[in-house]
Amino acid sequence: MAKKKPEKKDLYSIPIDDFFKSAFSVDCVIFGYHDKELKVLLIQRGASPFEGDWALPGDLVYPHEDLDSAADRVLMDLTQLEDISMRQVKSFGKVKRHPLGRVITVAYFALLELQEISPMASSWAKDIKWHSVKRIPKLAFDHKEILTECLNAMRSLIKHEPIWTRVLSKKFTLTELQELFETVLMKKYDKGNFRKKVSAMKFLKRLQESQVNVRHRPSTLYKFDHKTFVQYRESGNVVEF
Amino acid sequence: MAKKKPEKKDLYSIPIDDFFKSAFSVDCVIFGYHDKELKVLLIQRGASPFEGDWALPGDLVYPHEDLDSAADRVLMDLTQLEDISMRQVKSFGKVKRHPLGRVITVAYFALLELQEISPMASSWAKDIKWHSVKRIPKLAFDHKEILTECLNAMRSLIKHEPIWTRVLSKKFTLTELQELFETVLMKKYDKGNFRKKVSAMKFLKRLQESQVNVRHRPSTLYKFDHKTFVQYRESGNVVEF
DNA sequence: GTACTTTTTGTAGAGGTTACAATTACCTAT
DNA sequence: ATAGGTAATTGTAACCTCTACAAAAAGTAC
Repeated sequence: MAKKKPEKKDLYSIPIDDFFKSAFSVDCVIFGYHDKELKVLLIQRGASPFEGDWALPGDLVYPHEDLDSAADRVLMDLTQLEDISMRQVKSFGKVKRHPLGRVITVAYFALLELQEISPMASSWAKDIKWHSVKRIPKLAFDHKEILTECLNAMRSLIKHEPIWTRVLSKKFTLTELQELFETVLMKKYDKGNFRKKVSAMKFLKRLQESQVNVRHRPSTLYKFDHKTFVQYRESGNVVEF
Repeated sequence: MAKKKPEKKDLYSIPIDDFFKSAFSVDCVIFGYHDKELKVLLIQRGASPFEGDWALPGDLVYPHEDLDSAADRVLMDLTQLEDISMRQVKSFGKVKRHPLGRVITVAYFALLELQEISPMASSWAKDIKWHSVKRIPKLAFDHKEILTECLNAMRSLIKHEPIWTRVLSKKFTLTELQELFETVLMKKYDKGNFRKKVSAMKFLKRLQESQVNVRHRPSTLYKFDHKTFVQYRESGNVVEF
C-alpha cells in the first residue's frame, strides 16, 4: 500500500486558472398537479443560445450563493413561492452540453399545486407555460434528459417521502390523495384497498369534518401531520404508497 | 401567465466573467468489502489545505473532461481499475466548503473487492489506506458529510441494483451473498428464508458445480447473469434484497 | 462407520394483499 | 317525504408472502 505510482499526468501541467473558467447552473423541474393532470413549467428562451426554444427554467449560480439557494431563487423568481425547498436530483456535466462554455448544471425538482401559482416570465424568458408531461416539446440543451431523470426521481420519491403535501389542500379526502398517486405514478389503485392501507398510516389524521355541497355521500377529510410523520419514521417505519 | 415580473435582480449587473471563476471537483467514495468487513479508501493529504488530514480521494475536473470520466479517472489513478463506472450520488455546493475558492464537488461511489486492489498514492497524497466504515477519522473539507451520504446511497441502491457483482467472485455461494448483504446493511437474514427468496431470482443461475475442499457439506455455486437480469427488469419486475 | 459442520429442504402459522360485493350517507328531483 | 343517483365506506374470502423454526442431506475428518 502507499507505493508511489510511477507515472501520473501532472495536474499542474495545466495552469490552475484554467480550472476556474467554468460555471455552474441549476435547472429546475417544477411539476404542477391539478385535477388528475401532471404538468411541468417550461420557459421559452429569450436569448441565445437556443433562442425561441422551450427549456427548463434555470440560471447560473451566483459566486456567493449556495447551490440549494440558487434553485430556490429560480423557483421564487418564477412563482413568488418562498418557503419551498427544491430537491436535488443529479448533476449533468458533459463537456459539450452548453455551446458557450463549460457549464455543469445541477437539476432540482419541486411538486406544486398548479392553480395556486401564476408563473411569470423572467428577464431571460419570452414566455412561460405549463406543459403536460405527456406532451413535451423539443427542449434546449440536454433538458429533455434532465426532465426525464427528474420525473423518474420524483416518481420514486413520492412513494416514500411526503413531497405531495403541497399539492393537496390542508384538508383533503382519501379519494383526492388516491387520484394524485394514480396520476403521478400512472397506475390504478383499488379504492377499498387504497383507503385501508392509507388510513392505517398514523400520520394521516382523520378529521371530524366532511365534504359539503357534494351530490353524493360526503367524504371524511384528513390532514397530514408532519410531527407524527417524523416520529413514525424515527421509530423505524418505512412509508410506502 | 407570462406577465413580466416588475423587478428582478439583473443577472448581468454582475460581470459574466465572474461566473467563470469557479471550479468543480469529483470526490470518490471507494468502498471495499472483504470477509464480512466494509471499508473505505481514504488518502492523507500531501498538500495544503488540510495537509496531513485524511480525506476522500478526489480531483478537479479537467476543462475538457466529462464529469463521469473524471470520477473514473480518479478511481483508475488509485487502483488501476479501468472498467468500473462510478455512480453519481449528489453534488455539494456550499459557498465556503473549500477554503481556496468556489469549488462545487460531485460525489461518486463504487463498491469493490478489497483484496483485488493494491491502491497507490497519487502525487497529491502522502498515504492511502483502507478504513473501516465503523471507525472513520476526522476528515478534511465536508468529506464526512459526503461519506455519510454516499454510504446511505450505496445501502439503498444495493437492494435494487447489482452493484455487488464486483465484490464476489464470478462463482459464489448463497452464503457468501448473504454475508455481503448482512455486512453492508447491518442486519441479519434467516438462512433458509434468504436462500429461498434469492434462489427464486431468475438472474441468479445455479451452476452444476459445488465448493471443494471444505470441511462440511459443499455449497452449490451460483453466478449472476447480466442478460437475464436486464430482461427480468424489462418485464416489469422489481428486485429487492 | 461416526461425529461434525454447514447446506438444503420443509412446514405451520401469522400477517398482509387482492378482487369484489354490500352497505351507507348525502344530494336532487319528484 | 320518497325514490334515485352517486360516491364513500365497510366487509370478506381467497390467495399470497413472510417468519420462525425444525428436520434431513452431503460433504470432511477421524
